[in-house]
Amino acid sequence: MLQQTNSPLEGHREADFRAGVIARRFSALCGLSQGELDLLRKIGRARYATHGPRSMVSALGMRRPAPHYIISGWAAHTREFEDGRRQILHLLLPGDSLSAQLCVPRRQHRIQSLSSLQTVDGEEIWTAACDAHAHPGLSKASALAEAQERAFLFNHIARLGRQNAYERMAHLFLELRFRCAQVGMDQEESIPFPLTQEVLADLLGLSGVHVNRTIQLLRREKTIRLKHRRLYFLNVEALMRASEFDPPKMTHLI
Amino acid sequence: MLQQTNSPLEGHREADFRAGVIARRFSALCGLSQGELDLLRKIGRARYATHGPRSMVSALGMRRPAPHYIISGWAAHTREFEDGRRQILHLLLPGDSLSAQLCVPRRQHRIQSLSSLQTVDGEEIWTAACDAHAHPGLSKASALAEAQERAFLFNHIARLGRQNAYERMAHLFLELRFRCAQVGMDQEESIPFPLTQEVLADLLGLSGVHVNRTIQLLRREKTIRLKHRRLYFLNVEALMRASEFDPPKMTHLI
DNA sequence: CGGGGGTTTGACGAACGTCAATCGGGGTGG
DNA sequence: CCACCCCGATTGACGTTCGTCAAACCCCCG
Repeated sequence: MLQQTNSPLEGHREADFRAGVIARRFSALCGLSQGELDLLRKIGRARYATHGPRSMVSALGMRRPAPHYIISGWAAHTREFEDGRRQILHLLLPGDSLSAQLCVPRRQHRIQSLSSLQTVDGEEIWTAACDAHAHPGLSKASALAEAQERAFLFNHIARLGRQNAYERMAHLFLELRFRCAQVGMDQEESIPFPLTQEVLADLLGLSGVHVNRTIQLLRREKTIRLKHRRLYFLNVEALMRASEFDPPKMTHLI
Repeated sequence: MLQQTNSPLEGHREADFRAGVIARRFSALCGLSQGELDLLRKIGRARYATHGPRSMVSALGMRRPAPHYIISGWAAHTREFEDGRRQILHLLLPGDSLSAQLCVPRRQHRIQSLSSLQTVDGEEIWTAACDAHAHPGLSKASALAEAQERAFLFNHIARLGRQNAYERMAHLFLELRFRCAQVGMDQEESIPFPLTQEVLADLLGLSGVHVNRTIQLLRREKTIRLKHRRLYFLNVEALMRASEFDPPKMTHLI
């Protein structure tokens, strides 16, 4: 379920690609110096952990209890109730960080991989970002990443509290489109979509059956296409009108 | 709607009381040195702003765009939809901070006072907390306050996503009990409760009518008493069983 | 050619929303 | 001190959205 890989065995192209996700995310938030980019590239060549799909991401497979970064695959921060109900609190995409504390599974909080997942130790990024004088770009980008996560949590709350199934799904899809674009995972109005309808239900606070019906509706309207683990946006305008999605701007964060 | 008060005119007892809220909150999160406590006491003697009930808290009444702290009264961070729907994203109690950016009301984000509200400029606290070496306690407490807010947002998401009206209300009441206790606003199993049922509805993602019916039920069961803007806990055990509330522990944060 | 996880569909029920009328209580002005 | 008033709380009837249960279906893989 979990393996350690030493990447010196692999080509630099692959390492650069992995580092690229973090670099893209940070660059989207704040301009980085060449030195900072080099530091991120070095991280990409470091040892990384692989978690199988549907597995619990625990601190066990990680070298030490430091923040880790996802370099490929999706994960979910979930809360579970005693009777089996489950709510996904936050979706984690490549470029996002996992706080170390959360990797110790507790009764109410756990992180589960939703697909095959690769993570790297973020210790060096963390310590570099803490020194705002030496690495102003990394420092600011880290703060903005945190602020952006807060904004996504607020979106999540507004969806669950005051939007119906259709609006919730439209809003979530646009948010995922935004997040994928930020790390370069989008192409031609489509994004990877590794979520089952059951996972989508736990994310949107709905039943699996109702998620299915809502997807059918979006399909019939030709607003989206969902096939082969990929989500195609056929009518972004319709989604925006329905959900009042407001793309987060950096100036509104912090 | 908004006034500036210069507190040297008032007695030190009053100033200490105001500073007490922030000091209590920080002390609950992390031990503070005497020097740090003195710094907080000085803040309490500073000029503060007063906002009328139901007013918009804007940066206008504040000396400068820095984080501010609530020293009395409750406020709400809300999002509003074009058709009038409203969702409260986060409730702000004495001892909580308002980020400056949020005090510039935008289409989707605004902060509204729910009662008469007093805030102080948190600039000095902020700069002191940034220097982790000089003020380790303030620094850690600030970080923990942020982590705790995240935990409350997660609670909010879980409530809205997977709990029914009764469970949501029970869970929220216990969370408020915890938060009030942290700043010494509780007494003998009761807390101040300045929220109307309509506000409660926007917080819990329900209609006002359904909030009322749920409160009636809790009353009939003698689980709570709600009178004169005060909430009495008659059966905490029942609330905990219903809602699976898990009081946040500092070791789980960060 | 099965097998199995995920998806789709229908019938029915429960939780919650909406509308509208009424009630209650505490603050204000006479 | 009393009457009035107004906002919020309360109640009932009814409609809608969404959940539940259960069966069938559909692919993708082995």
